[in-house]
Amino acid sequence: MNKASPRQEKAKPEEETGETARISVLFPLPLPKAYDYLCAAPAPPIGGFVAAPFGPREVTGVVWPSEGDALAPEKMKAISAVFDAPPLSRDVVDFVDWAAAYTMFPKGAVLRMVMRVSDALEGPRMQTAFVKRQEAPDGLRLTSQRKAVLAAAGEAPLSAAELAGAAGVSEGVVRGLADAGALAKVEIDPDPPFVEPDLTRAGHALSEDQQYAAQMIGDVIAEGGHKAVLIDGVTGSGKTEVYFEAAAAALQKDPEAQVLILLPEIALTLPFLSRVEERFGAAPAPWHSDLTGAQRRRTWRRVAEGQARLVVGARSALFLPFKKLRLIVVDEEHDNAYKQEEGVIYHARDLSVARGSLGGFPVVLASATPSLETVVNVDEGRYEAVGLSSRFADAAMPDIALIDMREDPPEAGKWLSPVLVDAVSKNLSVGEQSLLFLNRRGYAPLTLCRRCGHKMTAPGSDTMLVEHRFENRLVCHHTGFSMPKPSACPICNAVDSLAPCGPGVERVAEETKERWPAARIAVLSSDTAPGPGSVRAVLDAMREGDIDILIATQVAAKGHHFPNLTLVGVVDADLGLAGGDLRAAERTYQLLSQVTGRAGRAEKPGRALLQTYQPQAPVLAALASGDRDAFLAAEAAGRSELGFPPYGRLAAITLRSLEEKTLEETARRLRAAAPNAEGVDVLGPARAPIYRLRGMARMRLLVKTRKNVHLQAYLADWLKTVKIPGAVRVSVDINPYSFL
DNA sequence: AGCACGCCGACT
DNA sequence: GTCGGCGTGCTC
Repeated sequence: MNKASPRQEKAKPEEETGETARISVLFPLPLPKAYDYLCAAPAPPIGGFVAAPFGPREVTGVVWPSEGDALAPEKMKAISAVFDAPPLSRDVVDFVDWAAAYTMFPKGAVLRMVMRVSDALEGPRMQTAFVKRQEAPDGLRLTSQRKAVLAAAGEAPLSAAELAGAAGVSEGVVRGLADAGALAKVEIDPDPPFVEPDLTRAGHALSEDQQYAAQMIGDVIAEGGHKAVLIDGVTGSGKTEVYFEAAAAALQKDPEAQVLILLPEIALTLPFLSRVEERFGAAPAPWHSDLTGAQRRRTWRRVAEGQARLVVGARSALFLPFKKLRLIVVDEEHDNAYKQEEGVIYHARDLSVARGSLGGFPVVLASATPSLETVVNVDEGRYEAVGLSSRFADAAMPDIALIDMREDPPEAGKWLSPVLVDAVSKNLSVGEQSLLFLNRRGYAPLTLCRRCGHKMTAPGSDTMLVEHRFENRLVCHHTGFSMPKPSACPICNAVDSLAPCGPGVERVAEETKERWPAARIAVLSSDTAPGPGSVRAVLDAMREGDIDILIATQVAAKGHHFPNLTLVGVVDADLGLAGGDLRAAERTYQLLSQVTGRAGRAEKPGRALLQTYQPQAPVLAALASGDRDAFLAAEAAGRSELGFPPYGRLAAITLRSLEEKTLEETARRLRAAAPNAEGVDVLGPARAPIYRLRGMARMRLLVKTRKNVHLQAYLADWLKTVKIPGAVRVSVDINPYSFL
């Protein structure tokens, strides 16, 4: 933060007016509470941005609601400046407080997520741009470079860099022309406003189901107040069009209203932006981690001003400083990418509902495979639901069958069973496309020494190294570590003894190429090639019919539809079924429904074949019979019996340290200090499934409570009684999703 | 998060 | 004898 900002006013010295006020200021630092300061009256409003001395330095913070016991006035310092930027709305302030209490992270840490673009406070530093002068000055020497620049210049102001780029010359040429008088300098706002959504435009023609859903949500919006609504419809049933109508209704109702559409990941936002533009005649304000600094500042500032009315973003967009947010749409609400696992740990779907409740506005959740949490909320009447059934003009859902791998095993060293091979061959012969799905990147998930049995793991971690044959490297998918594949075992030094075990997409691709040498085969995985563009290219080729067999990971499961795809083969439908992960079955179900839902079209229903060693597993049986409700009911019964979410509350406490002794000792002491309470179970401590991560040893405790227990209060009472040594770090994850 | 204070090892 | 390691604790 530059304190010499032009938009910042110096706080008036108190002698000038004699009137002083006391305010609390929350800083974007991991601190649990606000600090008290003096300032000249009238005090800036709650939510206002101020700079204040804090210890030896000056920090930008936000005026926060005061909490009771004031500090003695003589101990207080005075704030040093007030920013002339729009204050955070009371909604945002209350949401920060609520989110901090819920996640058990310090308020300041949550505020930091809101203020991540704090240089936006400095306001528009004008940027110099150039327009073409009506008539060229006399005696202008025209070189070919200068001609190119003049051709690129026009009435719309362009920066020196833009002009130089367009003309393929250096910026010096542009400045030269300006000095010569052929270009005029103008000052422009570097953060241009977003185009207002055009609400007079008609949306897509809606099916009867869609109309009904849109009408229902429209009524909720018209009524005002908070309500959560689930749009429940299979892929292709047109959920997007329905919530576009909801967005239009909310924007229409209040000329200052803002709408946020959340998507689970950036890869999906880019094509999505053009769909919004088609519907509203204006691109929405984007928000995701790949934005440049300038794009980020522009969205942040325009959202704070209330100028950006339609925002599309990833989970962190929930912490943008909306002036008047009136609707949130959470698309693909079941997607685990909404769970933020680093820094402040939160689930964007859950916080969205809380944000709507606090702000008194509706929240729309959309999914083809809603989470059990949401389904239970609907069943128990807390959320409304509206179903969309027809799949693009009543196409039949694909026919799903299981391949029992115990009866039809693949040949040794191969991964495709004869049944699946047959099906693919038939599909090839009639010129239709096949998708082989395997949610495992790389060539082989495990690299083992044949001589001594050593498993290759990342240094300082217990995470397996995955062979990526294309780059001839071993890669850790958790930490990002990678190394060239060694020729000898690092433990026993045996040469050429490292054997790849199990299949990854690259290995299945190898088998596919051997088996169908004439077929056009492509691999789609987030790391097959760098950049989102190459994923796009493969998807386009698939849609155009330029690929016969696509071997893909999760990337292919989302938001795409391929008209000539009629067979989906799931190489390992058992992935993720094992293990103690509470949501493993649900995740498998969601992923497989999405993948199998890719096949088929109106006139030609596709089919899906799932290879499994446990065809009797309830998840797979439910998939094969197409009975989603039966699956959800079985899951619900299981979780209810064990008292797991959503029928009880769950928190994970993870301790990590470099010193194993101290770690184990602290975990034991912590466990021993757990207060006995009605309806509370403390499990552990146990080693985390991935015990070593980035050199740190990790232990974890699970706290399971009945629904009527105030989990956070219990945890706070407990944790404050235990002295944790500095060498041990503790983190709390309320409602954990990852059990690694 | 920073930054200062403070208490134990190898250097001019 | 001092420089400096980073553990602990505080910031209105």
